[in-house]
Amino acid sequence: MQRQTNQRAAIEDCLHAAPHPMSLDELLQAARSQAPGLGIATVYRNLKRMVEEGAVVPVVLPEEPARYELAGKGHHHHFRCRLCHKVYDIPACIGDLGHLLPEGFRLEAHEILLFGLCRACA
Amino acid sequence: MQRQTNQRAAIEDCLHAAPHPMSLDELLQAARSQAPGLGIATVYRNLKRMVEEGAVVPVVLPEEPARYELAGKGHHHHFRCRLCHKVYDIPACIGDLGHLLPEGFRLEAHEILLFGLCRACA
DNA sequence: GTCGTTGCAAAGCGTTTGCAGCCTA
DNA sequence: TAGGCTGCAAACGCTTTGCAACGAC
Repeated sequence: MQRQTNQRAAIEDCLHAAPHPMSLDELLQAARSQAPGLGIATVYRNLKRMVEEGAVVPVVLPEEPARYELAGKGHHHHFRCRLCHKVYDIPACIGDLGHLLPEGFRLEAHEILLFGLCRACA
Repeated sequence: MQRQTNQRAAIEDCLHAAPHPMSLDELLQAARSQAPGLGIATVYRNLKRMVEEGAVVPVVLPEEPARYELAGKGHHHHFRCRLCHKVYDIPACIGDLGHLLPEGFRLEAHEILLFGLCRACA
C-alpha cells in the first residue's frame, strides 16, 4: 500500500507548478524548498513510480538530460531553444502521420521535436 | 593531421552497410569482424569525431541507447517497433511545421519519431 | 507496531580519458 | 622517425540499490 509523504507531495507540487518539463536537478532544487534535505535518490524513486503509474511522462531530447512533466496535459509536442536550451510545450499537432509509414506498418504514437530560437532569443 | 586506420575504416564500412541506425554495441560487434580486437573506446572516439565532422548523425530515442547513421541520407525520420525495438528510416516528411509555433519563435529544425508495429510484428 | 519510505553511501553502468606502445605517412 | 591512433584500465557522471532509521497509517 502506498503512503503519502511530504517528499512525494513536494515533487508532485513542483510538477504541477512547472510551466515546462523539469529536469531532475530543477525538480530537486525546487522540491527542497518544500521538503528540506530531500535526497536525489528519493526524487529518482518517486519519478520512476509516477512514470510507471502513468501520472508523469518523461521528455527526452537529444544532448539533454531527461525531463519530466505531468501526463494528462493533452496531446502536445516540444520545442527547444538552441540558445537558452529552455524546453517549451507546443499544444498544436498535425493530423494523420500514418501515411508516412511503409505498407504493413502500424502507427501507435508519435513525438515531434522542434528546434530553433524562442521569442526571447530570436 | 588525420590518419587512415584499419579500425576507422571498419567502422565506416559498417555504417555504410547498415540498413538502419546502429547502436554502439551493434557497431562494435560488426566492426570486429573486419578489425579483430577493436576496443570500445576506439568506437566511441571515432564516432565522436565523425559526428563533429558532420559525417555521422546521432539518433536518440527515448528508453533506447543512442544509435548512429551516416549523414547525407537526405531528410528523413525514424520509426521504432514496440515489439522488436528495431529502428527504421522513414524517408517521408511533412511540410511546414512553423505554424505550430507561438508568435515570435523561429523554427530551424525538427525531428519526428514514430512508434508502433513494424510489418513483421503487426 | 508494521512496513512503506527516506537519506546516505556504495554499487552499477555507459561513456570518457590517461598512457604506453603501435603503426601510418 | 614523428606523432596520431589504439587498447587497456582507471576515472567520471548519472542512475540505481542496500540498509538502517524514520514516520504514515
